[in-house]
Amino acid sequence: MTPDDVRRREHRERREAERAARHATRAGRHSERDTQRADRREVLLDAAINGIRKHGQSASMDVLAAEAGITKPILYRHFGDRAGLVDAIAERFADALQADLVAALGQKAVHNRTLLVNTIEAFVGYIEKDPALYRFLISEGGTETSAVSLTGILEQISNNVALVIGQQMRDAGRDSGGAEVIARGVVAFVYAAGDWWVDRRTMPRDQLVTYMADFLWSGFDGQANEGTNQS
Amino acid sequence: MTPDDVRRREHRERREAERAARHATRAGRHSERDTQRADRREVLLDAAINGIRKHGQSASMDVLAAEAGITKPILYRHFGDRAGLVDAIAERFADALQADLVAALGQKAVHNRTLLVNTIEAFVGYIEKDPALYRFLISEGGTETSAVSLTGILEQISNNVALVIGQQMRDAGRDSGGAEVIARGVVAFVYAAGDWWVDRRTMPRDQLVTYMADFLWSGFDGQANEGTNQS
DNA sequence: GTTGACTGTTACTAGCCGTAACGTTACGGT
DNA sequence: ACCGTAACGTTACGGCTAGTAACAGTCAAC
Repeated sequence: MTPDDVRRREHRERREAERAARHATRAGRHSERDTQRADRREVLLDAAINGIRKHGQSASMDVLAAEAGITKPILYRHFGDRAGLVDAIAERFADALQADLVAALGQKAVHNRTLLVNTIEAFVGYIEKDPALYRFLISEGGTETSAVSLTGILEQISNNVALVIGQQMRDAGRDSGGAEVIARGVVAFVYAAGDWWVDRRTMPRDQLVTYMADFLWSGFDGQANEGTNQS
Repeated sequence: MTPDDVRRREHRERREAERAARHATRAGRHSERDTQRADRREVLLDAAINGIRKHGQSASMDVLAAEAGITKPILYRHFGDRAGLVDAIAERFADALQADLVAALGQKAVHNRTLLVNTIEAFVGYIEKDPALYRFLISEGGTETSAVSLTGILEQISNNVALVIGQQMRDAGRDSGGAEVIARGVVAFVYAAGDWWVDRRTMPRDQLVTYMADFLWSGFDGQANEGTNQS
């Protein structure tokens, strides 16, 4: 967001680009070194994630490095930046989440409403599976605008939802100009409700999902089941 | 959230309590000193708010103090803490917002749907009026659990919304157990959509509000206007 | 075997929150 | 009129965090 953040990001990206270029000269098949490095990166990533689970969302880079049995500068060499580390974690999170999402959305034959339920279910499932990590990505995602940050993921999901909603609006012969805004709202709805729920667990997950789907499908009007008022 | 934050908060509150006690001994009417101090506090608050508007949500305490033409320690004497300053700002914000909200909700005779529109309108209006301040309160509110922090305000609003929704659900003979979750979701919906809109302004505010109210009132099902599918 | 890149270290800078220690001004009770 | 005290205000510092030298060992690649 701020010019400062942009400068940092560019710095990190330039460094990573330099490393890539260095290897590109010896292009073709990747040497043993590359795979070693990649492996190491994964190990450090695992350790960092564990560190966050253990020490909470405000875990310092020192702590995260110590969790891997190493010191800060190595972490920086691998991820360039705290934001870089966040990106890497977010990427992993996103890959898994999106795999689940396309699985949920892959069933073509089912009813639209079931589709909605499955999508919500997948998302909430991911919040539930690793709340600490999820919160970390949320809290750290504020400054980031990268495509792989959690905010970026939510952005992508929002765009997809916007497409669906827009289509549905057009099919119904209505103005679809609000689709984007609505999509953001819906995603935020699910995210916030899930966030709240995961801290209290006042009901089983299935029921949470049902409540949300019921509401999103029917709205206030449907809840009041007297569907004939207009402004 | 973290034990550390709690300790800090308690420390600040103790200090403020001490000051209050000191004055309580000489109780009764407040001396000139008190009003002077209160006035000064307001001035510093104004300056801090201006500083945030000018330097963005990550403005440092130094900057905020400089904005008032003073140095950090005075700011700390008045607000104890960064969180204390945030609280003070949030309190002001909340007072004004709640004034607008009760004004919007005060009209008893109107239709429920109009009530919804007015509430959303009031909220979005507040985001629009001072986006920088709004973002500051959001970004800073994460650690705070105070009753006057923005998250606290949203919490209160959510509780009120939950009451309304719960009533509406019971009136319709439905299970009202989801009211709380739904309320959080609805508030997040409005907040997120407003947040997104204020950065792009792709439509006039009235239209944004209409879109949101339409959706929240009718839901997906209403948008598709074929109201007879169930899970 | 030499080179170069990677692993790893310690020790530093810079910026932030928050505080201690100190001087100055002016209200308020006597 | 006068002292105590509580405010205003300063500079200088401690502690923590992100991020960065600068340096030493190790091991694949030619």
